[in-house]
Amino acid sequence: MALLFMRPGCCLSDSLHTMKKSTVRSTIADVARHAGVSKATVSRFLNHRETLLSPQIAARVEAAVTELGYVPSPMAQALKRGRSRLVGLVVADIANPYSVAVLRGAEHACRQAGYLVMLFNLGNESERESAGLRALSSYKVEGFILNTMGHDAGALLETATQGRPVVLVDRLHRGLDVDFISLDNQQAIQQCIEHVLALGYRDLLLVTEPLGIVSSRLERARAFEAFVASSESSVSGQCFESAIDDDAGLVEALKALRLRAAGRPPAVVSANAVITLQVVAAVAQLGWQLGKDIGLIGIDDTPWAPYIGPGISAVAQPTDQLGHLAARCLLQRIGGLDTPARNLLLPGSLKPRGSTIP
Amino acid sequence: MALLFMRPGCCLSDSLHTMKKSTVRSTIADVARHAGVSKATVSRFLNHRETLLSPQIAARVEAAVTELGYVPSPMAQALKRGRSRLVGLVVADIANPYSVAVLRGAEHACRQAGYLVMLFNLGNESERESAGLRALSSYKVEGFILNTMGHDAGALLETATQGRPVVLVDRLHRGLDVDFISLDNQQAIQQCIEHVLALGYRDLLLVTEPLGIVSSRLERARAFEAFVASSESSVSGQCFESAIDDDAGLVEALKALRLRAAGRPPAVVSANAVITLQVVAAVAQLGWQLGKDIGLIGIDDTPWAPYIGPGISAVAQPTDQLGHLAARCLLQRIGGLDTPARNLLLPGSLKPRGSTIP
DNA sequence: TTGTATGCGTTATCAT
DNA sequence: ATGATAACGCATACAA
Repeated sequence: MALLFMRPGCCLSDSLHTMKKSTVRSTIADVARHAGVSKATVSRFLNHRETLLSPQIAARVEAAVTELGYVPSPMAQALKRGRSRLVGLVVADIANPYSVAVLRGAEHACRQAGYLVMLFNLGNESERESAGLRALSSYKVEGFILNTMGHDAGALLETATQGRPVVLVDRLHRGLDVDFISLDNQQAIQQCIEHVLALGYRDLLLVTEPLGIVSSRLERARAFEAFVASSESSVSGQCFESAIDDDAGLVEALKALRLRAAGRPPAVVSANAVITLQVVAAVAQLGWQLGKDIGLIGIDDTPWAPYIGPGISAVAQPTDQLGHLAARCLLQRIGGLDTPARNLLLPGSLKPRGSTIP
Repeated sequence: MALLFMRPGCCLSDSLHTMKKSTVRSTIADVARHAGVSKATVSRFLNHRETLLSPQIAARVEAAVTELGYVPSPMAQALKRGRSRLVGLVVADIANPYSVAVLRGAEHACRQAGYLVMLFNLGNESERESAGLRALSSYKVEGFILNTMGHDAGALLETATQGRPVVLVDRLHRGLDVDFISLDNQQAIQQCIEHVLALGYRDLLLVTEPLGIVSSRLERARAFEAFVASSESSVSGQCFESAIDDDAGLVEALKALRLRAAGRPPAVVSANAVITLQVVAAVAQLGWQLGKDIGLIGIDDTPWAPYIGPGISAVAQPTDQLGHLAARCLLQRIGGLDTPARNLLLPGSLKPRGSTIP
């Protein structure tokens, strides 16, 4: 095992190249020749095993296949069939743990169904969206799972997806009438607010990334405002859009919030994990104590949430499930399902921790 | 913008299907017909623009291409050329932020070079490794970036990669003599230890995931032991392999460490971010104070590290760079570079924080 | 300089 | 039940 540490100084990679010759992919023609049958027969054996079969021939083919270690070329199959057994996944930002979690679930579900996932990461450059769609499209992916900003929803539908099934995750596109999988934002926000209200907080601030046209952000903000408006008059709530690079702005907003609370501890509702961390940083900078000087609860649970200060309360998204569901919906559509567009909203689950318990 | 919230109850997805017909992919034959030339001419225009060209014809072809919005089918090209402009990336666990960071860098570099990344996630089931390789291989990926356990390095080299270039990231495989990109584990561990020694800690414990045959874990453990052995005799160090689901074991190990330290505060060196969080949990469970009762420094910096307790000291990996480099090395090999296998070790950078400052 | 013909590895449509 | 053959979309050797 100690050998693992060792790295032979240098050694020509000839071994690889000689190996190559001995390991060339065998084609269906090789198998046919080897079994003394025609290519068509081999193809039938592979694809229509249930029908037309002669015991002896089948055995010969099977033997040839295993001996040669034959495995069909998906590219050739895709070319011929028009189907690639590929699914395209476009994410706004792979650095976002949420995207990764969805990716995880989706990839798993796809693989179980014999599909591979082609990933395209926008890296938060939403203008690359249609480029990504086109790239994936040219590889004949059979459908798309989209978790993007959706700047060009119009052009998107028209050209890029080319009529192939699409499933949206977390972010809705205006004018795209397709399956949509997401956290139930309204319920999640409601959980957050009811939790802090029950603990006596009355002065609330929703902190979110700039709303822009991102549906999930807008939904959460709207739900927050609606819920606050319908609460008893002692409850006050505001919404602050925090730019990713403007920590100072957030600090000011927090100060203003505490001023507004006039002695009572206020509470922040964070719209996602990225913002939660930003709030944590701002609170630390102010020298305040989470759960004492200010309450904090956020959407998105994370592995580190329990260990920040007294633990950060959160509403966890069922991310794996979201990905799984997205993939399954897409695969159904690929399979020909033609029902009206569905709208799957999954509930979050509350994880109460010290940051909201005075 | 408020419209984004609205979801039309239901509406047949006919628009998509009718769209499909009008948006069928045009082939090279369509372009040829449209321009009144042969397919070969179009192909030449596309691939060998610099050579053979008749001004008028070229213009006609160009017009036809743009008008039809023609874009070549990579699958067909791959079938013909034997090259797919695809790179396969196999990761042990996409849930690991390290894997994601590498993925990020690699995908970026690949895309810049006109390559797309096919991702295969092992989900920590290392026995699926060869399956992943085969899947990717059948899609004619031109090379592999591997960040895996590497259980079957033998069978791997022989069959799965089929002589295509391979670059290893973070984890070395026994018997695979290929380019290797990684953090300089020895230097990173040295940074950790020198940091805590300089702050007066003398009783050290390295906590790592079970070593198994994972080269990076083994290297870090070996470096730790070597460095401790070469230190002055007042320094004592031990290594603890913490199973992912055995929090109790870690708690005991920490207790033993503090006993060994006999009054002086001991320090834990964590081998990666996952373990760091586990240590944080154990310390919290024990009711100890980071930086006071016990020191903690770990390999891998994270966005949340500054906000756990007094902040967790860390040695940050240049993850984006690692991914970039891995991709660039691979692309060089794909381009035909035939030098001996390279060994790229990148330095980590120390982020001192409160968890080590008594 | 341009067109014709062939093949990449499959599957599907004919025959037999 | 099995075999010959065309076609998927493209690149290229060869012919013109």
